Amino acid sequence: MKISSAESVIMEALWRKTPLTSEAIIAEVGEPNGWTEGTVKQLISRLLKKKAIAAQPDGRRYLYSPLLARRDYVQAESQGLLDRLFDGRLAPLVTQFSEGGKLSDEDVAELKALVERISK
Amino acid sequence: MKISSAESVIMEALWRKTPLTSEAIIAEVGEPNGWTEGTVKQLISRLLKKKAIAAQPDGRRYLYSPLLARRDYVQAESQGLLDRLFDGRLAPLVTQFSEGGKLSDEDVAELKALVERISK
DNA sequence: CTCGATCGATGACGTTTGTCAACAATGGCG
DNA sequence: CGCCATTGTTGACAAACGTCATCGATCGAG
Repeated sequence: MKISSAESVIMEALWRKTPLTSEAIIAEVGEPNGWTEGTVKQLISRLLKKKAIAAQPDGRRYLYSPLLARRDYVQAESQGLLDRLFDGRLAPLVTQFSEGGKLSDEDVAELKALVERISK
Repeated sequence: MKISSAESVIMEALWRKTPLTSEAIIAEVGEPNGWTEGTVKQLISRLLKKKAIAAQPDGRRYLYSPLLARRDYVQAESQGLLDRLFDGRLAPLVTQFSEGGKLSDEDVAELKALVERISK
């Protein structure tokens, strides 16, 4: 099942720290996003329905944990973008940022080191 | 205005070849996506409303052209993904693909050459 | 035991998206 | 000149999304 943009904010909170109660999630993402308690609860419910997170009983409340690994999510999202926009190739994406002047010197240095290491 | 996933297929067709009549667009994207003529027409209308494309009269029909440059679209989408998932940094994205075993030798070679050139 | 606070479940509602079909205008063919 | 085909405009409708409030169960305090 597909995870929506608002839902992914909840996922990110759970990936940062797991498990969390709904109260903690609300505290974590409510304020920054201007969401009421009801909104966050609804997002949690939808994530449960989508089997993206699990709820384990803890007294009278639940502790929520991700069922979907962040790595897998990120991998799928990235691959999707690459396929849709760059014909599945990574180099053109890097070129895009480079030409857009979006690469800091540090970015370039990091990339350089990274590529060196990979190609060893 | 945001361009939806289905709409972007129309955009891609127009970026490939511009301008196109609706008939040509339908021929281009209808079949591969299993869309009827009505569906494609609706997508064209919405893109017009979103000012993502323009229509110039040509006899009794229109010729459609993108108003949004592919480069800008791709840049925005890529930046968005990077910000959302990689804290705005490019190197971690490359790492992600590398660790996922998603990089072919050719990819690595390309990247290497690219980084060399950029860092000169 | 009773009452109030808390928590999850659910209903609600407007907007966007995906998908089509129906209709109206219009131009060309016979 | 009248009819048909083509093209754009609109209406439709279900599903997903963003957002929020209400309701019912339940647990703990008094």
